[in-house]
Parts: sequence; structure tokens; C-alpha cells
Amino acid sequence: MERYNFKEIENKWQKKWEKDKTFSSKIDKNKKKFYCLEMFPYPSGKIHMGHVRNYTIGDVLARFKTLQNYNVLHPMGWDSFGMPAENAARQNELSPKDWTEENISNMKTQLKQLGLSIDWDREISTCSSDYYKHQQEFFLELYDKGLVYRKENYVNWDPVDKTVLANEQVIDGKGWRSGAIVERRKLNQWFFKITKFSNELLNGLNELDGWPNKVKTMQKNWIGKSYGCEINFKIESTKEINEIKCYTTRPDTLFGMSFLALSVDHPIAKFYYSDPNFQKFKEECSKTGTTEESLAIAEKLGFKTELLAINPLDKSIKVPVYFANFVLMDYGLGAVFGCPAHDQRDLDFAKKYDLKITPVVKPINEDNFIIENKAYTEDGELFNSKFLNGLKVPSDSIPKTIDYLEKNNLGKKQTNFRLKDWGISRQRYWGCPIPIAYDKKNNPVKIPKDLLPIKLPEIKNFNTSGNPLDHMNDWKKIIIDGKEYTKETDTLDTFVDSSWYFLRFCSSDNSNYGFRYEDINYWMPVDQYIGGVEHAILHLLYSRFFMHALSEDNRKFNIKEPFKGLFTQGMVCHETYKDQNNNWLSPDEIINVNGKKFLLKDRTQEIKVGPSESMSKSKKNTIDPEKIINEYGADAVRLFILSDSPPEKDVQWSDEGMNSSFKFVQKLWILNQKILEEIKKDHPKNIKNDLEIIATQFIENVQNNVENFSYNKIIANFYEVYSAINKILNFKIDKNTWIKNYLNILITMSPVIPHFSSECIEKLDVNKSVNKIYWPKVNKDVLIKDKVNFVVQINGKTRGVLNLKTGINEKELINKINEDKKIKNHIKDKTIKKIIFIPDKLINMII
RNA sequence: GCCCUCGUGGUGAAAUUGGUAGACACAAAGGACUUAAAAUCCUUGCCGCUUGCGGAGUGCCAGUUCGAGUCUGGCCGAGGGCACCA
Repeated sequence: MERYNFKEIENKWQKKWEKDKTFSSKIDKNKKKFYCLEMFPYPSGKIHMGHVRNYTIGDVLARFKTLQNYNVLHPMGWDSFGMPAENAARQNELSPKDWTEENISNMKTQLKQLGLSIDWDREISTCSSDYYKHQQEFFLELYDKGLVYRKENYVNWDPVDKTVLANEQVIDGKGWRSGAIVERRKLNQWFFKITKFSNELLNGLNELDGWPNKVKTMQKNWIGKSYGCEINFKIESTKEINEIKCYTTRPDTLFGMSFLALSVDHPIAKFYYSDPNFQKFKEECSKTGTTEESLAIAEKLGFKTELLAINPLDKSIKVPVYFANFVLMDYGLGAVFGCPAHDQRDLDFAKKYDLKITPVVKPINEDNFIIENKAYTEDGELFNSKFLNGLKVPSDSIPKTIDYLEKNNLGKKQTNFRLKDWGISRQRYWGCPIPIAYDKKNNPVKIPKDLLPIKLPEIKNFNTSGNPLDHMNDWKKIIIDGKEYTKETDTLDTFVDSSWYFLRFCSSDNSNYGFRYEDINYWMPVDQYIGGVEHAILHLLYSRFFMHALSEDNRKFNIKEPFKGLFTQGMVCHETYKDQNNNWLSPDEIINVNGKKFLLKDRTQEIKVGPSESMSKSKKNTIDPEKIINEYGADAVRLFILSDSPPEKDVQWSDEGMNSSFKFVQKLWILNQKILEEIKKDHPKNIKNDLEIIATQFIENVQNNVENFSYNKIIANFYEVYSAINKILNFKIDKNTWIKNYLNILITMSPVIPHFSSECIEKLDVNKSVNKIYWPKVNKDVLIKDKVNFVVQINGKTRGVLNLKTGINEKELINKINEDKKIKNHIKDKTIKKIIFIPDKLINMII
């Protein structure tokens, strides 16, 4: 038998698809559209297994939808701005542009080898001025809508990357890329007013039925809406301080208040700047790191002022006012009232400074209630609270207290969000220039649209500190209306680039504007977006914001949610290896002896095998897709990467698994040849429909599994159909039955193994009668069986399975059971007390 | 601390509305073919007794039910997200 030459065949089909522009897409209003998008890659140089998995999942769906006669848009591009290019340039003295372009060209070749059904005519690259000029225009539009502003702000400063990080890019107090401990610095920064849409972004989640709940929950928590009220506290003071406002979610615990605490950045702090003790305290606070550990062990510290705050519910109660290290200026109002009995932080603080601890909430019907080392935050009823006593906590206590405060002008109902505005300035060269210039007095002005794009200058010398653009004096100059200005040298956060690229794909050829409205209104929203869960908050929330920002007040464009469906795939993992000196080793440096023992390739030492972890260069546990594709072929790789685990979970790379997928393609090829021989034999027409049942069941199963993203089960279906056909090969099935059903089987396989299927379909030689291939329509009637497996249970235990005609009734079934010695043996002569009978399925007899 | 998700063989995993637990695959052991190896194919899979059969069994403990991997409550464990958020 001829072996399957994947190199030749895959190459043949990839060339054909490219030549025929098989995957190019254009608007066709007679067809339903399907926009299938995978998160575009950063062009690091080579594709990795994560890309293979991501793009294979997307490709299966795109090809499936195409077969179902959808008009499919399946584009690809490059998220090509960002720090690695700049770092590489610094190290190797080449331009980020050249480095990036070379990487793109390599990775494009590799992606093409996977046989993806991508419309490459729509390819975009965010570092091209053809792309970012539109982004600069959007920036100006958002500026005009009041969604861009500049303010001096404390920022997360990464001392290694010498740049500002968004809050989301700070993980455990460290820079997400450099891992350096982040410092607090005050800088002038540009912001997108994402908080304007806090409510919309939160409520919009409810409509996203096609998103995983996990991601929706994460975004919900990130936006962090809380319901409470603002309370005005009158202050007794020798200074010009009359009132301090606090935000609280628990106004009902007001009678338990024993102090008021302010952030050291609170406006009132200015009255204490001259006090050296305050300065010392403030410094102490800034030393407390932001890491998880340091916060956990951080002691509650306070600086006592002479101020007294008056309890608004009882003017005779006066409590001291502190500055405290645990109060944050950028949440709420930077001031809180302390209720030690019902807040752990307040309790810790009160114990340290010996403040009064008055419980005001107790469990219902409990009389001897005391607070020791743990604050009570559960439900209950109010006590020690004068006119509020007895109210049910929290259902009655909170609204009734707010009512009282509002009626007496002491406070007002207020919702609050954790979400903060998006700081978009980066002190970096390799990013989109911000279309802003400054006059001599450093006032910002917009750069007019006709001067766009503001292109990045070519830079070869990266031996300067900080942002290279700062040193480009010629570039910085710009003439607007005859006057000289200095350009902004900060560039945009690369998350801005990826916040609208899905719109650009719809109109990638449009040079006048970022997109055409008619294109957007046809293609958007993205029907299925596929990518890593690591973007659950940042990228997805920013993209949602961008849609709100662009569509606001825009009558031509009213799509608020960019991604109708979202699928987050798991990572590709591999065992890790270390030598005796604890150096990481890559899988090719290892040999496996007898399946258990691992040795270094030169057999000089034994290797320590570590747990399977997500593939990463630092742990050297990567497998190079290019090498694997060359060795096994794209179809086999696609088959394997889907086979072992459900796509939302992590998958283990296994050489044995890869090898068995490869062999399976070979086996399918052998089967294909055998089938062609059977067809050639031209058997007379046969009434048995075994093949049709197998094909129909297969198509039905695969279709369900594609639609549910159960891609691992699709591969199981492939193995099943293979062995089922093998069993009926010699059934003397006639030519037409073979062709009709085998063609359908091949079409059903084609989304996963497109090269193999195309080749086999061609060899079936049915092209003359079939112009275009569509997903087979199944006739489910074939699956209706005349016999069914009846489960016979006694006392809930399965004692036998009877293959019987469908539609049999209880009495007939019991007669059959009595004929079955084995089952009868379990009943013996006991009386049957009860029978549960489920037609065509099961009988349970209780004895 | 709060929120979310998940616990099924040696391993990755299947199991419509509660109805034959372990599909499909990997590994291992045994067998067939072969002078031999590779490749291929078959069998086994936890505990008993010779085949066959019987028993236990989906993290643990209860409950609902004729029947629970699936539903309810409690506990234990793993992973992820958020975090002095007032």
C-alpha cells in the first residue's frame, strides 16, 4: 500500500488555496455572516504550541461554518508594537522595525504550514503607520468627546523597564514583564475615561450569553460596583476644617464608630505638611510595599490629629480623627469612619490605639454578644443604636439608615466603582505616538488630523536612558498654524492597539478612516473570539470600552459589545527536566530509557523530572511547532493538539500521543485506498444500510461536538468511525452508497484534517457532479433502531441487558426476563414488590 | 480574608433531561504473527474465586430517589481571580 506523503499533499493544497484565494471574504448580504477571530499574536519570532492550539481551534470552527454556508471572515494580523522589539534592538543594535518585520515574515510562513483558512488579504500590523494613523485619529475623536484627559497622578513606575504600568500590569507589586518591584511616582499622564462607562460595562456583561461565566465574574469583580452612601461628618477643629466626607457600605454601623481615618494623600493633609511628625508618618506609609505579603503582615498605623468628628446620628458623640496607612486615596473619598466591632481592619487599629469597641450588630436572639479578636460581619440585628435598634441587618438596617441620613441632610446614597481610568502613556519608543503637542508654556494641543500620521522616527541608537524619543530634538519639533510646538514623546499603551484591531479587519483596505461603517455593520460583532484566559480582564475590557467610546453619539454605528462569543482555551503543558545541578533542560537534551528512567543524551547522568507546566522558554520545556509539523505533517499536529483534553483545559504535550495521531492519519490513508478498491469492484445494489448509519451517526456526533466546543470528542468520533468502517469493509456495499456516504464522512473530517480530506475527496472523483462542498444534511430517520438494549435492574442493580424490539410493553418485557436464566436467577422465587418501567430503556424491579 | 471553578482507573479523559460508569486515547502487562526485532492485531485493567461470575467503586460523610458521577447539605483537597476597596 502507498504511504501517505503528507509533505507533498499538504504543500499541494496550501498552494492551491493560496492561488484560488479560497479564504478571501467579501460582503454578501444574501448570506449569514460569521466572524471568527483568534487573538492575534505578538511577533516574537516563532510560533509556539499555544498558537498552534489557539489557531487550530479557530480554524476548525471557521471551516465548519464555511461548510454550513456561512459567509466567514477569518483574518489574522500582528500585535507588533511593544517592548520585546525595543529590547532586542538594544541588544543587537538593529531597528525594532526590521526585527519585527523579519519575525512577522517567519511566523507567517509557519502559520501557513498549519493550513489555516485565513484571509491573508486582510492582514494588518499594528506597528505600521497604515494602522496607527487611524488610531491617532480615534485618539483625537475621543479627546473631543471628553474621553481623554491629562492629569498628574501617582503612577506605577517600573524601574527596570523605565516605564509606567497600568494597575492591571502590576502583579503582586511587581512589573508584569520585568518582575521589578514597582515604585510610586508622580507624573503627567494621559488617561482614557473608562469609568464613564462603568455601569454600561457592568450591565453589558448580562447580555454576553456566549461568554464563560468565569470571565464575566472576573470583569464584574474588577469593575467592583458597591452600594453605600456618603456621610458628612462635622468636624471640631482649630483649623479651617468644617467637614469630612466618608464613603461607606455600612452606614448602619454608625453608632459603633470610634474614630475617623484619612488617607495621607487626603486634601486635609495639607494642613499638616509643616508638622515633621506627620512627614515622618507619611514616609513610613509609603515604605509599606504593595506586595501581598507585606500587606498581610503590615501593621495598622495611625497619626492622631487634634480634630474631632461628630457622629451625625448623635451629636453628643465625638471621636478622634487619624491619618491611617490602610486608607487609600484612590478609592471612595479617601476617608472612612472606623467601626472596630464590625470591620477587621478597624478592630486591629482600635486595639493598637486603645479605642472604644462598641458592637452594634448581633446575631438575632443572642443576648450575651461580645467582640474579642474577630470583627462580626455576619447578618443579625442592630442594638446599642438608639432609634435604629432591632432593625434586621442588612436588609432593613442599611436602607433605613440611608433614608434617615438623606432626610436630615447628613449624607446621600452613593454607588462606587473599583474600576479606575485607564492610564495610556508609556515612556517607550516602540509604540503609537500620541497626536498631541505642547506650546512654550507646556499646554497640550491636539495635532490636527491633516498632519497625521505622526510617524515614529527611525532609530538605531538605543544607548540612551529612558525613552529614546526624548532625545530626538528634530523629530519633536512640529509647526501647527505657523507656530512651533513640541510633540508628546510618550507613546500609547499597546493595549490601545489591540482594542480595535477587530474593527480594522473588517475594512483593512480603507485608507480614509479606521473602518467603513457598512463593513462594520455587516461583519461585527465577532461571533466567536478565541484566545487565552490571561486576557480575561485587560484586553477584553479595554476592547469593550473602545466600542462604547467610538459608538457614543454616533448614529452610523451602534454595536456596543465587540465579542458575541468568547472561548478561552487552556495552555499547552510539558514535563520539566533538570540536571543534577538544577539547570533546566529541554526535551531534546533528554533520552528516555525503558519508559521510566530519563538520562542526559550523552548518558552521563540521570535527569530529575519535574511537574508538567505550561511551555515556556525559561523552563526550556517547549516543543517547536515547526519541527513537529515537518516531522508529522500539519493534519497530524492539528489532530493531536485537539485530541487529548477539552480545549478549555490545559493539555499535556506527549510525544507518544503525537506519534499515534500521525499513525492514525496513515491508517486513514490505508483505509481510503481499501475503500477506493471496494468502489472499483462495483458491487450490485445492496439494501443493508450499515454504512449510512455509521456516516449519519458520525456527522451528527461531530456537528454536536463542534457546536459545543467538545473538540476532544470529535477526535474520538474519528477513531470510532475508522473502526466502524473497517468492520464493514467486506460487506459488498455498492458503489453509489460508498461514494455518497464516504464523501460525507470526508467532508465531516475536513475541518480538522483539511489537506488529507481534500486529497481523498479529489481521489473519490466526484467533483464533476459536486460543484461546491457543503456540510452534509443528515437524515436522522436512519438512526431510528428497530431494536434496543433494555437494561434490567433488580433493586437498582443492573443484572442484565436484553436486546429487544422497540415499543415492547411491561408485560412482554417481564415474559422475556423470565426466559433469561441469568436474570431469573437473581429473582429466584421472591415476590416483586414494585416495578419501574421506562419504555425502550430500563426496567427496575424491587424485590 | 472574599469570589469563581474543579475532584471519575497508572495517565489524559467520556457519560442527553438522574437510568449499563470508564467511550476514545496514552502507558503498562500478557498473548498472536515473526528465526528475531520493528510494525501490526487481540486480551487484561480495583478486589475475590480456575473460565464464568460475584463484590466494591466517581475526594470524604450524610440526605433526596425505585435508581446519584449527575440533585441537596456539611467536610476535605486542588487550581484560578481579587484584595488594607471602607
